[in-house]
This record gives sequence, C-alpha cells and structure tokens, in this order.
Amino acid sequence: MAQRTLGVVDNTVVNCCSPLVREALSDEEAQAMSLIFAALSDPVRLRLLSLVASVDEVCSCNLEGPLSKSQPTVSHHTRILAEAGLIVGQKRGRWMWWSVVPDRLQAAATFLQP
Amino acid sequence: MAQRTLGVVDNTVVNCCSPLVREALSDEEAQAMSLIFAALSDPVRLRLLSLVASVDEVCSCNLEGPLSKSQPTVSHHTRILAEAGLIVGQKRGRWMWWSVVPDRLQAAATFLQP
DNA sequence: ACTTCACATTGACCATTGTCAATAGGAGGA
DNA sequence: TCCTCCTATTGACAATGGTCAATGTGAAGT
Repeated sequence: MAQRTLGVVDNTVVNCCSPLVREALSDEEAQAMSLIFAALSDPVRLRLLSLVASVDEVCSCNLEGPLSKSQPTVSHHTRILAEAGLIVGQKRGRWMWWSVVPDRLQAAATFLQP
Repeated sequence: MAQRTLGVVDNTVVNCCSPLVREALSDEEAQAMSLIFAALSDPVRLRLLSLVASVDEVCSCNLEGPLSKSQPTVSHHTRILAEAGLIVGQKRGRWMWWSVVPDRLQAAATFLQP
C-alpha cells in the first residue's frame, strides 16, 4: 500500500490524496465521476466549454459559428455539459445564456489531483 | 472578456487561468485532451485507475477480481488508459505490472483548474 | 519438447454516441 | 393575429465503444 500519510489528527490517520488515489473507488463514485468525464470526452464539447469559460456568458447563437456545427448539434452538446453540471443556462427573452460552474470544474480537478 | 490578469512580467500579460479558461481551445488541444477524458469516462476504468493509484504496482491478474470483469475486458481497459498516458505497464516475467503516471493526472487536473 | 500460466488480440454482438434534416415550442415585434 | 427569430426535440444514420468467447503469444517450469 502506498498511502502517503501526512499525519495523525484526533487519532485519525490523515492521507494526502484525492479520492482517486486514497482508496479503491466505489461503484457509485465511479459512476458519478464518469458522467463528468464523459461530458469532457468530446473535442467539440471541450471547445464549447472553453468558449463559455473564457467569457462571462455566451448565448447558443454565438457558439454555432466558432464550433462549425449545426444548431441541433450545439444544443445537444450544451445539454450534455449542463446535465454534467459543468455549465448552467439561463433563458432571457429568446436567448439562452450559458455560463460555467467553477465549483464543478474544481471538483473534477481535485478528483484527479494526485 | 473575463481574462483575470495577474500582472505584467517582461511586458507580457500574465493570466491566472488554465488553458481551458484563458482562451478558446484549438482543435488540436481539444482533440488531445478529449482522449484523456475519454479514457476517464468509463466507471470500470475509473475504478481500475483507482486500484492502480492506491498502490505502487498492480498486475493485471489482480484486477479481474475487484473489477468483476473478464480478462480480455481488463486488458482492453488497461490498454486505453495506457494509450492515454495515465498508466504505464512493465512486463516482468509473465506478469504485467501497472503503475500510474502522476504527471499525467496532474496535467489533466491543471487543465480543469478554473 | 511439452505444458502451464499470464496477458494480448480477434471477431462478433449489442448499446451508446455524434451529427444533421425536419419539426416543434415559445418569445418578441409588426 | 401573423411573422420572425432562437432554441429544443425527434428521427434516422453511421461511427464508436464495452463486453466476452475463442484464439494467439510468449515466458517459465518440468
């Protein structure tokens, strides 16, 4: 076992590592995290997420051009990213405004941190 | 634009953020990163990676049991994780010993860090 | 040489996914 | 009301992916 112990606090061993490294993942944890990474596993969605993350808000109509994808395809990808909790949409008038969820990105990053 | 500038060093603007947030991702970057996340997008592979990460080395024969998957399936998943650079295998005798590549995990984590 | 053991590869099957044309829904303007 | 605009949904298709039985490969022991 390569659990890198940092110290003992209140008679509890404190380990250094993220859930991924500390111990074997449960089925439920693995299932939940795989949904996030599945949302990140497509290059078009990564570019879409990057477009949203690099500004405060973007409406769907401003994504078709940069992504060179049809409107239904963009809608499909925003839906998957939203279901993974990585972006949230707010409808104002006829436009759908998307923004990132920094906490969700941070959670995924922390999960991988060795 | 929501580029959060940290300061100016050598006449170059220094931004705070990961590639994902700093600017729109290129096709090549998106394609490359999507391969890593695709490797992480399956619950069985996440559990496999966790098993490898929680110890120094594991041979394939010790993965079939915990994962409840057939030997070809385990081989399939180790291959995908290895091609993504997340684990490396070393053959010693008849056994294949797998270990994680911490730098690769760290790179994926940094990529997501907002 | 023969056998055994650990792992990789192949082939087949079914499920999932990315894409777009066509259509539907819903908000605002004339 | 009618029309236009933006987005979501549906349906279809090709491509990809997870799984395992069968087979191949290669190393170690007898």
